[in-house]
Amino acid sequence: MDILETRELRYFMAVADELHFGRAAERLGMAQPPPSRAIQQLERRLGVSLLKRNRRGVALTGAGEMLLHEGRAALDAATAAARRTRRAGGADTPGGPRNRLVLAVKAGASHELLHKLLDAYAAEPDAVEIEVLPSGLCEQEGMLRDGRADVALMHAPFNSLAGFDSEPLMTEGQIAVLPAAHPLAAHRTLSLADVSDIPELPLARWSRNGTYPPGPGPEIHDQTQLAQLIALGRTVAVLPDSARTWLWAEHTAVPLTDAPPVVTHIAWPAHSRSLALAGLIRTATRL
Amino acid sequence: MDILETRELRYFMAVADELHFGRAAERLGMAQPPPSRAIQQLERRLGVSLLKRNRRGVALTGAGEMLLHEGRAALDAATAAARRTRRAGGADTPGGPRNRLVLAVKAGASHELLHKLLDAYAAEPDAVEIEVLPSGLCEQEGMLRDGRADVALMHAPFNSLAGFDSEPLMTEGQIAVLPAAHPLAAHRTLSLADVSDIPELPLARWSRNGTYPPGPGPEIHDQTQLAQLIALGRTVAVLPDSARTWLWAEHTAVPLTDAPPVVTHIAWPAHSRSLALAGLIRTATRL
DNA sequence: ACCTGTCATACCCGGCGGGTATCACCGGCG
DNA sequence: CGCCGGTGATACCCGCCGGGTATGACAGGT
Repeated sequence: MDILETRELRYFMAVADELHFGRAAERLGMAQPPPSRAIQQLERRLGVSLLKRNRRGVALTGAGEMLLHEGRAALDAATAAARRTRRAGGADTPGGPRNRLVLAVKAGASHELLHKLLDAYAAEPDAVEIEVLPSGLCEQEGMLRDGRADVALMHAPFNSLAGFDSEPLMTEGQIAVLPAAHPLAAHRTLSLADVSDIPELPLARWSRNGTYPPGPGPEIHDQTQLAQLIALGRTVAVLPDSARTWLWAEHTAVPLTDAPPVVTHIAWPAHSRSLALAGLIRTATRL
Repeated sequence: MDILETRELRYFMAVADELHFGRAAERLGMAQPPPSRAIQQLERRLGVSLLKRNRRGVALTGAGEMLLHEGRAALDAATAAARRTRRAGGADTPGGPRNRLVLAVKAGASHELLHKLLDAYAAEPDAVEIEVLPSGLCEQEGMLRDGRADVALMHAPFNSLAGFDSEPLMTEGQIAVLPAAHPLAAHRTLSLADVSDIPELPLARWSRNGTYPPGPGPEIHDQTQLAQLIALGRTVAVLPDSARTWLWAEHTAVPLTDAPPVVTHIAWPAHSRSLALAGLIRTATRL
């Protein structure tokens, strides 16, 4: 009844991503027939058609969409198991590698909070080593899911906390970051409507789960790039208050009156049972 | 980097459960050497020792404990993927099997709420068929996790909602269910302390995640058994208000003043993306 | 010292995963 | 209309690996 090998899942994910057996096989580093056969076997075993083989490429059926979502979760869980097991290895051999926790944080965000947290935790009697893993703009969720991280700082409502346990740590308002030379930079406060439709200053967009929201603004990949585009007068961004720490002289921050507050959470996989993690969470909630 | 086949996970889980290669192999329906070799290979690949082979049996290392927890989650995710894919099969072939939702409910609990929910949902224009899956006492979590169910009614704080998305539906108090002949049954209200330490009437215990809380009371497997033991004057139970619907004449229900309220939630896997599920949840929250 | 119970090792075999070559199909194009 | 390019499926072969059987190594208990 179990009958789902990770090999089959990997093949199917590749084909479902590419919608093309040849390219999928290439990505998998093998010839075209093996994935083709494996997916046929999978369809026979499940008694379900996963792909509609049209002339000219491939399309997913409803069952295929389901397997794409659920299989992604299953593969993430499997790689998480491998990574966390490897990381836990030797923790009980006295001379071996120490138990560690990997903490994912959005690069450049929550500096002060992070410092306070690490300092306070290091002072705990049973503290273990914390490895801080800077992540991309909204990548912490994937890092927790596939085991690259054990715990993360996340920012609602930008990160989805679905599927994780979490505790709120801090709430802050949001600011509009404008080129200092722009007329709006002179205002004491602004509203979201003020900054969302400036023709000469389109709102910057960044990816969430790999896709970008629609709009005319530039697509942002990292904070430095954003800072530069703002300084050049090409875009405007809406960011949490704590972003003030990395602003340039060419930037002006104006508080937004109606932007939703940003809540920084500490989040971890719901099934986690680590004592070290529990200690870190206890420290965090006491800050 | 992926490198974790479900076959290896199955073997390891069996050995970690049994702490004995021979019995594990028997449970897996094969001879003893294959799991032994597979786990050795796994240890080499991960570069980690998973089991301490002592004279007389086997013990888990720290890494082994980690793999036991994380691997259970991964296997559940894989079987969930298989089951849900199979269930979604044919949903896009017009004459084929219909899209269904499987709803897990604790057998015998929340009758009224369940009726209201099913009736209200059936009246929705885009309703799909709902299969009601009666589950054991606290089994809904596993059913959601391994794909036997798509959505569940859960009762905080008895069920853990960790790892699921959920919406509260109903809050109710708790009652003590006593043999009608017992002196305490004459009281109008009771406190938890009143019923937890009656020497001749030990508190019934039921399993949560497969283990029973300690105590002198009988271990309960289903509701009928509990009803009978109470009627016989052998035990007392603390239950949500809605349990009144199935009480016998030999039972007396007495409200508890200080028991924590029971909140019935509708819960579903956090990553679920089903339209039918969204409709059911919308209906439920509007009740 | 022997026996027992445990896990590891040695060896063999069949099946399956992967490669190469080729087929079947269809759309586009001259 | 026939040819071509590109797609996925099929046929066949081979080497590896998963599984079985038999046996070894080792530690305790009697």
